[in-house]
Amino acid sequence: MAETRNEPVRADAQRNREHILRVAHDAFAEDGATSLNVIAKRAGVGAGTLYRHFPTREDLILAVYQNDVRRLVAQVDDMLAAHPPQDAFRLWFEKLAAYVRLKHGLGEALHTVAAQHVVDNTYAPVVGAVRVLLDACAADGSMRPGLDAADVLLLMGFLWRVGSDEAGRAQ
Amino acid sequence: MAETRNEPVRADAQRNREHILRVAHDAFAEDGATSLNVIAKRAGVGAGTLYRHFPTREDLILAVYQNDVRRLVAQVDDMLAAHPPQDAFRLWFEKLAAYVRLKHGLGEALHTVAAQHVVDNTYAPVVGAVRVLLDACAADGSMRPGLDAADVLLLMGFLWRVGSDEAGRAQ
DNA sequence: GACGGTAACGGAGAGTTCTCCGCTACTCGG
DNA sequence: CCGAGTAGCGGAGAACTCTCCGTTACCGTC
Repeated sequence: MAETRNEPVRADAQRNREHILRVAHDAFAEDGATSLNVIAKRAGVGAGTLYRHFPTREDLILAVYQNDVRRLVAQVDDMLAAHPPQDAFRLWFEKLAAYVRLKHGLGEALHTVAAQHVVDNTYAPVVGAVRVLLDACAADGSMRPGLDAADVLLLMGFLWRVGSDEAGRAQ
Repeated sequence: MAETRNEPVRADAQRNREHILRVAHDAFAEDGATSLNVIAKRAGVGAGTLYRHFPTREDLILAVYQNDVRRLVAQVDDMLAAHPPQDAFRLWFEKLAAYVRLKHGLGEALHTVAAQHVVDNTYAPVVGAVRVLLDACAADGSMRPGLDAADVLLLMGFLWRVGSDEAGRAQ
């Protein structure tokens, strides 16, 4: 499988890229229609720099999204290290839920072909993360084994749509 | 089946819409990146009018495309009325080929989710048109029956990509 | 045919996108 | 450490998008 991550060669470029991503994340959380010039200014870089890293608005939005998902997935291990499996599971899902809620703010832009592609690329890692959590719970006896990670995600998606009152009970 | 065409109530609105569509067709054929202001000006309407009819650039492009396909399909009957079936077949495919060549100029924009939807809606009529032509040829004995319209389109698509030298022979 | 209500128009202008190119500063070889 | 070469930066400004609202002219009614 080809490596999709091609880090910029120069350190400053790398730094800028990440900083823009962070700023854009916050800006979009506040207002999904924040202008790119404003984001560049807030990030303390010129418009040109922003556009070099992210040629279109959508590129930026998708990069933010991708980055967020990666961070989220990476947190699974930390969670498992710091808490008993079942707590880790609940805590992680709270984070995921919080993110999905936020994403709705900036998510109107996730309806293009390119976005679909990124979402597809992004789904597998999330399923993997859920599987790790489920396995840990199963090994620990706090949850019965044999649950499918994809099914759990599907179910969570459904519950979020229904409303959060009943989520606790189902758990 | 629901009627998708909802004509504007007022005559001037209707006229403007169609005129914009015609102008846009030409403008995009020349340069797929023509600005909407320029198109509005060329069409002799204000920018507001253009945006009322086609809220986004993509809406306009897709409307132009849809309109072209409709015109193309509508020509099948004329062709069959004016020429023997096999000539009609060839002539129509030349028109289709010419259009596909042109479309390549403005077609970079046909890669979004909405576009996919329109293209899907658009494909069936074209297949229908091909079927009418094939049936006419078969009835007339100039071509053996039993060819599937969708297959023919697929084949034509393939031939265009390969190059036009060999197209005649295959026919 | 002319009148009132309203759908639709026009186009100025505020705000945004995105490019271009002179300048800065990172990296690497010596 | 230093200096040459180049990747990457900044931001002014040209071009574009899109909205807003006063004006126009269509349509139905009498």
